[in-house]
Order: sequence, then structure tokens, then C-alpha cells
Amino acid sequence: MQPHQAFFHEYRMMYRPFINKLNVYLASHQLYSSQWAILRLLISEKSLTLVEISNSLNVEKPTTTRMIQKLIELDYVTTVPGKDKREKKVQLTSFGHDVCKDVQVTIEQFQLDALEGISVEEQIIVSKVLETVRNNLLK
Amino acid sequence: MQPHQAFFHEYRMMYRPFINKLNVYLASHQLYSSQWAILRLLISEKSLTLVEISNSLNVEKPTTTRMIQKLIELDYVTTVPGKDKREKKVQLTSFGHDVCKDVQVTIEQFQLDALEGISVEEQIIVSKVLETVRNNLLK
DNA sequence: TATAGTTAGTTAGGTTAAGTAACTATTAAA
DNA sequence: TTTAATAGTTACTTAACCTAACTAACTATA
Repeated sequence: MQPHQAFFHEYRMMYRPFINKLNVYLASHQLYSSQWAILRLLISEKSLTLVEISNSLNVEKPTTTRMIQKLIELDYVTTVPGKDKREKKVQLTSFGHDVCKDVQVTIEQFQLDALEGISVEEQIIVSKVLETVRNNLLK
Repeated sequence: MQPHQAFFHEYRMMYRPFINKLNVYLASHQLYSSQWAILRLLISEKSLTLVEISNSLNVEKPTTTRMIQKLIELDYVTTVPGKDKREKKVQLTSFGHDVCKDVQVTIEQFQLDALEGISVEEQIIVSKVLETVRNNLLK
């Protein structure tokens, strides 16, 4: 198999084992990996509109609407008015903040275990490569 | 962001742009990426049982049953009796072989474009790392 | 040789995570 | 001031998975 074929083959083959195991850990916090992706965004960005979330995650608006609705039901996020009457800014509740901290602790060990045998240098190379490929794909 | 967090962040962020674009190319052959994963297996393995396919792709048997049913409808694969009356061996039809060749040509350029700026050495490192992580996840 | 357990595959029904189309409400531009 | 665009929602659909429960066929054993 040629290097470029192997690259995408290995990329794809890691996906289900990764997501399945992640979802097992997240289940103890009533979360799925897609919801966790939003919470992670909100940890670093503090407050975002639905459109900003949609663009960051490369999903359509209705998908984001529904995921936010579930996160509101869980009381992990809340919305506040934005700069005009159309906008809703989404942000973590204080309960949501606490949950995120717990989740991060859980996920931390999971990630370290999954990366056993991979040097930090290699991790950095892979991160950079994957980011470049993502940008190529979005061009 | 720490290297191990960045690793999984970048891994996940590439997934949707990758699958979405792949599916656009595959659509011209009436295929989805999950079906293409099976066809790819059958190119290299010639003939496989449903259980072997399920294990290779880390999916459950009913999932594989359904995907094979669709591929049979498309006349891309066919089944032949296995070594006992329970087993069904799945293999490509000659039409399926032709389609796979066409798809491979299409995908080839897509992959090369997506890997623009990534050296072959880096591609090989990433493939090896992703394979190792997959094996860690399946432990 | 009857029976208990295993394996291959299917069917039925459900969930998550996504999509498109069409809509309302609001704001900006011509 | 009419027209465009933007933010978000609702309704409906789909892919890609899952579990539970099933049939048919095979294997080991008492």
C-alpha cells in the first residue's frame, strides 16, 4: 500500500475504536462525543453563537441547535442575548464548568493510555500534519 | 493545549471534512464511505465472511449484513457458499472490480491533494502512530 | 445418539449524528 | 423602502451504527 493510501486507511481505522471508547468514558457524565466537542469549544471560547459553533465543528445549524437543546436540558450550558435580537450566545453554566473539569480528568488518563509508546515529538508531528490536511480538505 | 490533547483534538477535527469530501467523490459511484471501506477490504482479501468483515472494521454483524445487502443490490459484490452451510463468503463481482478501479483513480487525486505539503516521511510516521494508537485502543 | 453449547448470519427496532428544505424574526444594503 | 442576508428553528430524512432476539448449522460430550 502506498504511503498516501496507508495514511487515510490508518486514519479511518482508528476512528471507531477511538469514538467508541471515548463514548464509554463520557457516558458516566451523560455525554456523547459530539456534545463534548461543543463543551470543549466553550471552555476555551467562553461564549459563542450557534453559527460560530457550527462553523468551528463543520456541521449545519440544525445539528447545532439540537445539540445545544440537549446540553441546555442537562443544564450544562445556557444562552444569553447576543449583540442583536437574532443572536443567542451559548456559554457554560457553573454546573457545566464543574462537569467539564471532571470530564477532563477522566479523558486525560484515557488519552495518555491510548498514546502509550508514542513520543511527544511524534504527537506534535501528527497534530501538525492532521491540522494541515484538515485545512487542505476545507480549501 | 498539551500535546496529547492536541493530538486527539486535531484527529477529531479532521474527520468531518475528510468524510464529507470523500463521500462527494464516492457519490458518483453510488457509494458511501462505509461501503467503500468494505470494497477496499475485498480488493486486498478477495473473499471474506461477514464475521471477518465485521471484525476488520470493528462493527457488529447486523451492520455488516445491511451494508453487504446494499452492495449486493448494486451488484458490486456477491456471496458464495463457505466451508460449511452457515458461512457466506463475500467477494467482488467483475462489475464491482471495475467500479473499484474507477473509484481508486478518483480517490487517488483527492488523497494527494489533501496531503499537499506533507512529506512522504511524515505520512509514514502518521500512519505508524495511528496504527499504534488503534491497537492501544483495542487492548 | 440426544442434548447442550457455539457460531454464522438475519430481522426488528432503536439511537446518534448528521443532512436538506422551508420557515420566522431581525438586520443590513440597494 | 424594498430586497438581501443573517441567526436560529422546525419538520422531515438519512447513514451508520447499536442491542436483543431469532434461525440454521455445526461441534463436543454424556
